[in-house]
Amino acid sequence: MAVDKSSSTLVVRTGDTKLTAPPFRLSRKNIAAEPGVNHLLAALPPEIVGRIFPQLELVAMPLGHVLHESGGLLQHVYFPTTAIVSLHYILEDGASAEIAGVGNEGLIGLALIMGGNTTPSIASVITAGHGYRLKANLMLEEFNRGGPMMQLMLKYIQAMMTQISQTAVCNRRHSVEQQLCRWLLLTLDRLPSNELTMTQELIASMLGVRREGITETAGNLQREGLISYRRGHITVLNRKGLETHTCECYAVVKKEFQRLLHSPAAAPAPVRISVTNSYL
Amino acid sequence: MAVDKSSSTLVVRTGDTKLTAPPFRLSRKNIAAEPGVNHLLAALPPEIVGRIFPQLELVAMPLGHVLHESGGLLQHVYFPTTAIVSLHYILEDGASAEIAGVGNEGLIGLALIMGGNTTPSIASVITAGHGYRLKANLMLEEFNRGGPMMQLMLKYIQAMMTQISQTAVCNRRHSVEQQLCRWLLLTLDRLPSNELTMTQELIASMLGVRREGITETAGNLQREGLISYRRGHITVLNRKGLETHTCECYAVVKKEFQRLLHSPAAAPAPVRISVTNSYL
DNA sequence: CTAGGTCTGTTCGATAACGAACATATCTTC
DNA sequence: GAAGATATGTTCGTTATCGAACAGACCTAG
Repeated sequence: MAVDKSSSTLVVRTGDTKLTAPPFRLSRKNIAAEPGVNHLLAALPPEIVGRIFPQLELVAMPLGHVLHESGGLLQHVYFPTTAIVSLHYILEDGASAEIAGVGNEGLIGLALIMGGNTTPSIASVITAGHGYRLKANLMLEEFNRGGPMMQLMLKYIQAMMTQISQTAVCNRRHSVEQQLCRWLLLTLDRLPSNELTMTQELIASMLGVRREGITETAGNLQREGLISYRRGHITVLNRKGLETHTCECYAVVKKEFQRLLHSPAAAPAPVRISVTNSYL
Repeated sequence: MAVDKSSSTLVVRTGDTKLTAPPFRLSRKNIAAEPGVNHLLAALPPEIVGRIFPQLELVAMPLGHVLHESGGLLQHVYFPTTAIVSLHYILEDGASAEIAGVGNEGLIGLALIMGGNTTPSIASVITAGHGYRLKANLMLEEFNRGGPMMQLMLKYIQAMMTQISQTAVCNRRHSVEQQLCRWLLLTLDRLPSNELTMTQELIASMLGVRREGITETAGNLQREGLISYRRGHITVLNRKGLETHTCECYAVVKKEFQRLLHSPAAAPAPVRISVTNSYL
């Protein structure tokens, strides 16, 4: 994998005022610095927002940055706003296989909450961007209050279990093309535009297949007019088309996230960010 | 899959006294009725044992019995003692793929705790036996106390996430032989003897591969003297040998369960069952 | 604007697993 | 203990994916 892993996390701490009373006119420019772009943060009730938001740290999440090593202890949890992170496992032979992805719909660091503090898998940034992080002890403290934060986290954990389960199912039964389409759609849903900044090499590495397989499949999809790409960039031209090429796994995951985290019961009295969020 | 799904759950309610003060001399005959054979129940402190054990219902878990349908609401959680349950997903084309297995080390019904109340996957019995069940509301009540039950469940959830993750990884990268060995070992660890009662057909269905593939692989393993089998029964003759034939996935799962659920910190002041439990 | 590095395109034979078809063996039930 | 049902054995052609090797295209740093 040709991802740069040497870069370190750039900390960009923003003023507390801005964080607790975020501006509601969002331009593309400051989406990254808007906590509410992260769906979990957006779903928290005012009470928790008051306690937690002042403690959030805006951090740059550069491509390849490793948030969590296999077996490493978690110091923070991360709420991506514009970055996308992959949870994957590195095999003894050096190959890798993705377990799940995390973008602005979720958070990295569940093992902290669950008490294990670490996992055998790795979390690394596959689309550069930003996110907020929260110190481990603060997150744990809030979780252990047993209120809405706990309820929200438990539902998110279940949603993640479904995503991982479907990864397992998809890996077992579906073709590279179906899996690529699923992956593109899931990733697209985490981005504000229809363009992924991503090499075929990286995608192959995430899916745990050969790069040639991705080149060939992506070529087919391009020929069919569903996507277009150039070195390191993939633009989705026909979303519906991709959906017909993928397997049921995409919809299963999507529906469960919707059901668990976006139904009225899931987030009582949330801080609603009044931005048309096309990438929900 | 040729598993009988018509049989219904046989409820065998035992006296409260026996449950709260279990006999410590275990013969093979009454293992099934001993709550402490389930590791999670065994790890609960006396305080919770007092509240929960009188509410436990001993139930027969016949082969093929479905504990939870895709999308069905959970009425109980199940703690297997001698039964083994498979969590799997049925695809649109009717094929199936296992997500994880649950035996006396765990429980079925996490979606209840996490608040989703259901999952897209199915839970069905693949090795007949017994287990204890607890009404949904009682489990939830105990969990929401926020004490040791919650801590234990959170750790078990993390352990399950690791198991599911490794299923995904294994499905992606490893051969049928490696996967079969992993599966046999994981299943063996849930049983008191070295014999699995299980057809190749069922194993194939769980692994999501062809039955012929299992026949061929099992034949090889038998020729090498690692296992011996007859119609519907597989005996493991050389456990170490199987371990050398499997992939790293088995050890990863095993170690995480050990770390999360059997380290001293994981279960403070547990009710220890003084039985040499060769199968953990 | 050139050079080196990194991506992408393409080919080829190898191989693991598939799907279908059918033979044989083993259990169970009456 | 015979019949029917179910499990296992075996074969064969098919296919998706792999692994290796290399050519060409594209970016970006100097």
